[in-house]
Amino acid sequence: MSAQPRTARGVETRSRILRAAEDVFAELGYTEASVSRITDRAGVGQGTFYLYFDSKLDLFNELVEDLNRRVRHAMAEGAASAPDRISAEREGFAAFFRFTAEHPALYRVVREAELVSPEALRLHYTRIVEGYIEGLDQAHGAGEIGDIDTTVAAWALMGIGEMIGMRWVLWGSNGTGEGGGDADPTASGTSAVPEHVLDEMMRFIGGALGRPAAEPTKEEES
Amino acid sequence: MSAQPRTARGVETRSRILRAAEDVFAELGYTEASVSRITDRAGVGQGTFYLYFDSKLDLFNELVEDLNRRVRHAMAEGAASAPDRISAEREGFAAFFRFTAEHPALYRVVREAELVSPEALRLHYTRIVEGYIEGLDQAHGAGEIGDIDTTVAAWALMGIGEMIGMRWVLWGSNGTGEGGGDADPTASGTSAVPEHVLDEMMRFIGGALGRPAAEPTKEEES
Amino acid sequence: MSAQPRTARGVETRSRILRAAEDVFAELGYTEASVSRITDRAGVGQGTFYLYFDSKLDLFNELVEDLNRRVRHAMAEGAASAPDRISAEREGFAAFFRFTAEHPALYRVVREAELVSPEALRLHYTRIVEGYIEGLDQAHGAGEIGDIDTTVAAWALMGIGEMIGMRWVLWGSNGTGEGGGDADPTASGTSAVPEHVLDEMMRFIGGALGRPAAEPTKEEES
Amino acid sequence: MSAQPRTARGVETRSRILRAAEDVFAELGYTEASVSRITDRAGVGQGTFYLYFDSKLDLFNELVEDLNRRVRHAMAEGAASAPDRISAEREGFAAFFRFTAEHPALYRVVREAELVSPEALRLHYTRIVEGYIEGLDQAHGAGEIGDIDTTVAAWALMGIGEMIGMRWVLWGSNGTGEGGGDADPTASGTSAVPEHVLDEMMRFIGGALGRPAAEPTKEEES
DNA sequence: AATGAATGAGAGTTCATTCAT
DNA sequence: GATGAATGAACTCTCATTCAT
Repeated sequence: MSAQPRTARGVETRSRILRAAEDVFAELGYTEASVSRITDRAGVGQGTFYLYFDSKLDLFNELVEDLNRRVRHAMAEGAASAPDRISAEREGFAAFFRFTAEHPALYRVVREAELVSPEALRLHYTRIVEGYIEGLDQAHGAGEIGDIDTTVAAWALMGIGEMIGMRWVLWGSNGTGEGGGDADPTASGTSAVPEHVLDEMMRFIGGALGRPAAEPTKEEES
Repeated sequence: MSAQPRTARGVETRSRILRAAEDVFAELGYTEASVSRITDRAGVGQGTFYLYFDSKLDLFNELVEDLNRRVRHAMAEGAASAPDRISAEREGFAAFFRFTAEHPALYRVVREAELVSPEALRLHYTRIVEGYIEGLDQAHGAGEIGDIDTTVAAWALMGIGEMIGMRWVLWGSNGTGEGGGDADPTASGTSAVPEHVLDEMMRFIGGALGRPAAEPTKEEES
Repeated sequence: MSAQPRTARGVETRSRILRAAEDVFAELGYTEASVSRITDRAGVGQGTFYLYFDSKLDLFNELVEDLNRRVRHAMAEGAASAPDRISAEREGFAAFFRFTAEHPALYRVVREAELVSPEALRLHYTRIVEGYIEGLDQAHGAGEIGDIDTTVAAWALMGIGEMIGMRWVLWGSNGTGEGGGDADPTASGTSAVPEHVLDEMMRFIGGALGRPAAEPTKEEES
Repeated sequence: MSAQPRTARGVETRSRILRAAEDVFAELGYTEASVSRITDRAGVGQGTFYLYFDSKLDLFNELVEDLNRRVRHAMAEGAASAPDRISAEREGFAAFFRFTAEHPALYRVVREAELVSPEALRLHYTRIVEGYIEGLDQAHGAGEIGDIDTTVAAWALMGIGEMIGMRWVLWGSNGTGEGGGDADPTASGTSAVPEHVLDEMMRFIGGALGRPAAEPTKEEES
């Protein structure tokens, strides 16, 4: 029933709907976000929606896929220029937090996906984790990190990022969820979480991943 | 409008509704779970619901509170007899995973809370994290762990538990969400995640928390 | 989802909806008859409809069944006091035409059933035909009619009744479908079709069913 | 708004739409058959439809007219070579049943016409009946049939044909509507209803129409 | 001639909640 | 204490039709 647009006008209309949907889903979540609210925001008729999407769920899945692609792109870009794995991890997280701050939809939409489209949720997390695993395997091969199970570690990293992101990005620095007048959290080059939180988080992760040769918390200490 | 029951019969009716609600919310999520489905499952009339709860949301909040109380109780009990912090952490997580396996509602309900009742969600996580912080602070005071920011670490632990729980408890060992014929995951004394995952996860956490002197749980000791 | 009413008030409401539905279906047909129009006419809220019927189709099927029961009852009653099969046939048809005149829904609803609920349609015709067959078999056994295939004859009678009814009852005496100011067609004891049409129709049928003793078409002929 | 095509290409397009419409109406009925489904099946754009038809109803009326023309042509052709009225009747019915078997649209579309376009329905039946009347009048003049009211008889014949056709052609030999693996019902020269049903039906009609002297079609003749 | 884009009205259906009994 | 009846707003989705290209 739905179809790809075949004219430039159609392409424009379809993307207007997608952009409106991202906003509305982020604000209201899947259930509360009605098709009519989306089309209102997009400035198109209600019937137009069904020209390009089979259903509200169809649009939702597409949106999750899209966000996933974009957040992974942002993370990869952030990590690209890092000299070693630990820096790469740090820059990847910083990029993730910035993306979250700019696109709160990521959180809202993905978390609700659990109920709406479990498969979409699984794909989202799995794809990100696969990126972590790859990076960790390389780092391990290069002797940058300890002898760990990279799969378990990758899921742990995923969880850390999600929870720290919820606590300090979504809820704001004071943890009340009421925003907090932070300095612009989206400024590129900085992180959307307070610097010291990122520092501590990376210290936590650094310890977790282990150091290959001389482990400073151990023998060298004292 | 709602009221506490005044008779034994009322107490029974109210708790029948609560138990039914846990099942129905876990199965369908907040939005899809209709009041009539809950009262049907509870075996009471639709009007009876409003004798004990102001609204569907009221019931939801109460349910989240209740689950939070129970999961913290289970974790505390699991950790109670541990000789040191790292063991306590391990037993706490194991208890958390068992609780999750037995009450999938914890995941479903809590994750949806983000959209339905953000305050309930914040309270839920914050309370668990406070328990972590307390434990970490004590451990730090006792010289069991390194010199870390216990708040950041606590949120990281929260995230690790949530994500590992989703991946290995909810989705099953194969990560497909289709169950996998695992041995009874609720058997007390064991964990609901594969033993080696729990091992690796604790190694990860052990490294993260840092060890001031030597690591007492492994072979290098003595 | 739908349920039988459990109180007197519910019984009354449900039957109000049924009566309204018969009117509205007769006027507009299945497709044009919206649930909201039915509930408006019944003077109940739209949601009330779904307390007693699963769907519009559910109601439709129930209505066809009900009409079928009533028309067969009317026909049987009409034919009951007839001295022989041919008179019984005549009185049965007369009753059928009166019923049609009083309940145009019979026609409208049943003819649309072909598309909406084919099974309902089949049941409707089959049940009426079964009554014909039974009567014809008895008449044959009693030597009142000729040696015919009663099944084929019964379906033929069904068709004759339906078509004559459409032409002279529904469309009126002038066949324009615009009514015709006929004398009250529902007066009991009379037929809803002009007397001479009924006469001719019965002469047609009488010839068709054959005469038992001196049957001119076969052996006894010259 | 609609117009007759002015080019060969237009003629082809218009007839593509008509053929598609016959299929779709036959399958789904008037209401369920959407214009877009018809244009999809025809392989033309949605807007093209309105180049040749004013509205969906306009197309429907045209289709009924067309089917009516074709079925009457088929019946007249079937009856053309018959030596007497009764044979003509038989061959006409046989042709009617074959047409019905080949074009189920006749039934579906015409029966729904009652609600969609009553005038179209009336015209359809009336035209066929006029053919019957003409034939019966001639036969009566020729002394082939008894002294009957040919108008009433014609409507009765119409009803018989319709009902026998529904029962044995549309529903199949077993009357379940599920088809029944009959031998090809469209083979010309045979009837689409079982031979014995046609025989019995004609015996019924033969008796109904009355024979002035002796029955010329059977073995006692000559 | 042909068509894809666009639309708003309206469809059937669900549901949290109120109320009389 | 308990409950069935009732409701109207809101939902997702369909469709005949118009129009610019």
